[in-house]
Amino acid sequence: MYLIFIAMSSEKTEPTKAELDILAILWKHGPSTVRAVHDQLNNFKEVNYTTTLKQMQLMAEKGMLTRDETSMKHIYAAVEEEQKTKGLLLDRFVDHLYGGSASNLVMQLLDNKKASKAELDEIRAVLDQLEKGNS
Amino acid sequence: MYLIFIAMSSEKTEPTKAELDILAILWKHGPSTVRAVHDQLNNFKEVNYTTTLKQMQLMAEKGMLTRDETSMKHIYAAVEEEQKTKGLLLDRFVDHLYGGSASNLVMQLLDNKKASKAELDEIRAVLDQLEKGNS
DNA sequence: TGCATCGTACGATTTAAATCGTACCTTTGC
DNA sequence: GCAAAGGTACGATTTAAATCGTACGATGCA
Repeated sequence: MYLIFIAMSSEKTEPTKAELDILAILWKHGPSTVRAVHDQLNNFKEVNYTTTLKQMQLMAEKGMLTRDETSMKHIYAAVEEEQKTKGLLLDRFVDHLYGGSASNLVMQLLDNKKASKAELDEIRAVLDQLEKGNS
Repeated sequence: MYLIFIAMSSEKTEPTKAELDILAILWKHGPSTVRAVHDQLNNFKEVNYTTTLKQMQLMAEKGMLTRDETSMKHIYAAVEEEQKTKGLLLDRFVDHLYGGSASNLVMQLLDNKKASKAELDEIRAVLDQLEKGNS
């Protein structure tokens, strides 16, 4: 009897800051060429084209992006959904900084006056909806 | 007439992960020796004592920690309040991942089933309290 | 056809963070 | 008094992230 192990790199690895910038662009615009991503990137960050290229190649190697090579201009796309990735990061954030307590985080968020009146209302609406769904 | 500039390193610099671990311990236990911090640290992370020492020295140099050298066993303390630092990190997080929208973040937080029923109630309580205060 | 343009490939470098090894000083207990 | 234990200092190294320079293949068009 044989056991076959498949290397899955199942270790959920957090994207770095630079990687996240690229992911954000891909999430927003869908599958794109390096050039397209790079142009977007340069709107708020100056880097060399080859830097973006290399970064995206590495990300593809890591399994973070897929790449379609049928045309010479390769098309890259994010592998993980936006919500899934952000959710993971958020989880880590809550765990690390707020001992896993979401309500603690929210409390701070509100104190931080980062939340306007409109946002408060919206948050309440989300709560209401959620409780309706649960009951 | 002279202008005198005082170097303030006012650039709010985010603590790194390792630094945050140390800060968390200092926040929790108050001013401590390196040894004390290191022992706490080793509860969940294996590092050499001198690593912790060096890290804390660097943090002191950066102005992140103060140090009382009157005794040979130096006593370190966090300069910034826990809430203030966490608030800053939270702000950055919201800005970077949720376009600055606190309610978006909360929505995800709730979806994430990171929030139990009890937490939902608590969050609602926070909201209520806040609105009472505002009106 | 030949050259300018746009693309990928990839090694090398730079920068920042984290870690460790070694030297050396102080205190304590016997 | 002196060795062991425990403290600080700090250069050097390792690791990871980010960036860049250079080489070279495709494509398009005068």
